[in-house]
Amino acid sequence: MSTAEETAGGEPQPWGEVSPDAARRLLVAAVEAFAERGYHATTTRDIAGRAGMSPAALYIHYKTKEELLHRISRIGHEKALDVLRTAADSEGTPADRLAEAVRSFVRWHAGQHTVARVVQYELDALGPDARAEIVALRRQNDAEVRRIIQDGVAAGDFDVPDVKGTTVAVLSLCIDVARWFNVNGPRTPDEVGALYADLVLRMVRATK
Amino acid sequence: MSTAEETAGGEPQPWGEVSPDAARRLLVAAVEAFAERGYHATTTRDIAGRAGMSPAALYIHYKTKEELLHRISRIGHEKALDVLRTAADSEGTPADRLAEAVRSFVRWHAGQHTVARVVQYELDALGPDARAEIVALRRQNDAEVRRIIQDGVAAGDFDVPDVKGTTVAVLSLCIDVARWFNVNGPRTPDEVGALYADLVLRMVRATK
DNA sequence: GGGCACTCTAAGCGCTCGCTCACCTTCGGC
DNA sequence: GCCGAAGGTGAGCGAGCGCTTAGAGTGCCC
Repeated sequence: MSTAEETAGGEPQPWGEVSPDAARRLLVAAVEAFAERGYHATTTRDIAGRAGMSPAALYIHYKTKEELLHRISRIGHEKALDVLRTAADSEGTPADRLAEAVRSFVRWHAGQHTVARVVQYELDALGPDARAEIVALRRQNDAEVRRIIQDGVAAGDFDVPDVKGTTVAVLSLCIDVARWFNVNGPRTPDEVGALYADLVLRMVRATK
Repeated sequence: MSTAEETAGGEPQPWGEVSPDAARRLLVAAVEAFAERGYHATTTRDIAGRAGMSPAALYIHYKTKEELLHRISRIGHEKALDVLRTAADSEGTPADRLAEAVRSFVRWHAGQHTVARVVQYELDALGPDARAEIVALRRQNDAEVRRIIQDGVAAGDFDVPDVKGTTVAVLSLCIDVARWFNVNGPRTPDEVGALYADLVLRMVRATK
């Protein structure tokens, strides 16, 4: 975590680590465009245009259009993993930790739904090597959630017949928020996070 | 429902209503290609090639590439809606009906995950009119699930503080199956359906 | 058995894509 | 005040895209 790159509210702009400034503007523009139209429907001219630059400028900072997607995917996944790990490693009962994990993970997928959309749904546009790297990060997400659920089962706090399947379902529920969440909709990221945390505690039948 | 277009197992090929034969082959080819690579990354040459025809043949049966997507989306959504309605209208307690709805809806999204993928994730590639039509179908899905949950609450069988939010979550959980389900994975569509039905009954705290 | 509707192909048009290249500007170091 | 590095631009290349067109093969009706 770096300095003051997150605000309390919804839309941080967590690209503080990307420099120089022009490279960051291009990255932010690419996130917007990819989220709106999808990777393949986005042109390099569109990205450069949104960043206020000529089409050729993109290639000073990135080798290819795919490299942009790769960078976005890695940074995005690392942020999400960070959020999840913080919750998983926190103090409290397994139920507290699971609720906090779901709450913050969902909040991220709702508040940062543009990034999340790109990260979760444009994976197939990456080449084999880049995809393998991202898939590995994704498995770490899975491991964090499974760890919490296993802790709960071991402590006798949860009633979960199928830990692996339930882990997949919990993550699935959270990730799909990026697909349907709408900024102009009736719910804030915080509200969705609270609702989903409750639902997940029901799924594992948390008793304390 | 028409005659014998579904088998008991996993992969029906529910395109019996599409004719002539060449048009159906093109549609099936398009579903495969869109599911694998996405709409924008799929070329009309690829679709025609998979159907064993020349690139130009496509335009005898469909006006544009987008019309293919539109047709696939509508038929796919109608099938899914049909599955859901059958369960929602069945006999039994709200818990029975909800479990059956989730079980069959999930089974469809897993077994037909190529169609489901196209239907759920390529919506944005449609023009405004076609998209509006599909969105309307989607809202009917929502209404079916909400109806069951409301019935359960009214009967005192479910404990659900937020019916709208829970409805979204249940559908979200089911739909996301299309994203992660893998035919070569360890679970069959039936198994995932059973697991998810149980998880959803927990989410609504069904008491009978 | 001639005419016609239907289905399909080979060739290719016009366009836009990702990306490159030659050149221009700005700026810190000496 | 000159110089090289770094960051930018305008023009455009080669390729592949969605889609069209002219014409050939095939079967059905009269």
